Amino acid sequence: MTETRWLTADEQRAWRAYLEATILLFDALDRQLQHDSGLPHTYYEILVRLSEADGRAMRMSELADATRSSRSRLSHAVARLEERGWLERVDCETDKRGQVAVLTDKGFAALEAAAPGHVAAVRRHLIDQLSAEQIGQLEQIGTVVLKALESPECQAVRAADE
Amino acid sequence: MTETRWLTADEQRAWRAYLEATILLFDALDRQLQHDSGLPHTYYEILVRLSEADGRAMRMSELADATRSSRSRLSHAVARLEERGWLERVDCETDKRGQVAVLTDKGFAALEAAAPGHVAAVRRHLIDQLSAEQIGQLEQIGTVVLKALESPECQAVRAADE
DNA sequence: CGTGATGAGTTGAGCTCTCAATTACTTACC
DNA sequence: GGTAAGTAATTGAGAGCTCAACTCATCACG
Repeated sequence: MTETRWLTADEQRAWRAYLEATILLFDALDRQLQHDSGLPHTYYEILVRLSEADGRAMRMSELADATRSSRSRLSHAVARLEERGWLERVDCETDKRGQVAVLTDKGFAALEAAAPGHVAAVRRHLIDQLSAEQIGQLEQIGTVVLKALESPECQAVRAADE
Repeated sequence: MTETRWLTADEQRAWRAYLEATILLFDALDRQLQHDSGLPHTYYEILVRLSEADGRAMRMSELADATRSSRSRLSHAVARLEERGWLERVDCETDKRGQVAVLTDKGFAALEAAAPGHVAAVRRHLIDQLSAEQIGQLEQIGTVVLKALESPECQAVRAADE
């Protein structure tokens, strides 16, 4: 282990501002969705991804990757959503181990009802606070960080823990 | 309710990149802290704030605000940390309703042990991925969003839910 | 004073998430 | 073609978080 490289003052400020803003933002979005639609944000994302997919259906692991969720988390979440009748699980044709999650009409309707309030909250708290330039910067930053976290060496560390 | 203003393509990309990067980043940091130090990130933040405070002590509500946590979450967390002997709760002198959380030497030692690994992870996944310019941009963006979420009208909405 | 409203903090129930173990199937390879 | 290794998905236990309800103390104001 080499000597710790602590954060500089600039880095500290950036990290703290990002961290605190994100905590408050995610809390606010979760609160809004839960209050108005009875969904946590992770469940909302599952519905969104399914609604955008061909036939409103996706394999479980594809859906887990798309929503940046663990397999386990997704399994639990899908089980809850199935109880509500918002989606169904059917066996996969080509792989007998596989399951396909399919959004029901009821689930699609629930998503349509939830979306406007959620988008409004994302706008109010985030998008409409930023200049067009800052929106571009945020995309760049997000993309770079995402790429690093998806890189092979990073995946290897995750896999080593499982 | 006025017509929904959906996100433009640019806004979508920025929001998604930020959202996904943040989910993966927070998961990675939580995983690292939990694995190496047996702490979730929220608990780590509590220790950090206490360690920086005068006398390593803070009022509960002050600490809740500083860590961007709800009162309830903090109460639960402090109870767990107290069980481990990492902090103590003592009655407040000036307000008999109040409690003061005090970091113990054992808690400080635990924080010192956890910090290097955590900072290294923040560097590896976030800071070292960005240019100096991007660090500045991230601070700006975070600050603007934070200010909006802390504004009176936003607090009013939160309070109305409680 | 004293009464009603506000504030500080806690608690318990219910829900989500993580981690580790498990089942069931598929692929690679000899 | 049979066995070992890898993959898909689920499960249950334990932990953290949210929400609403609650206690007890302080403040405002007549």
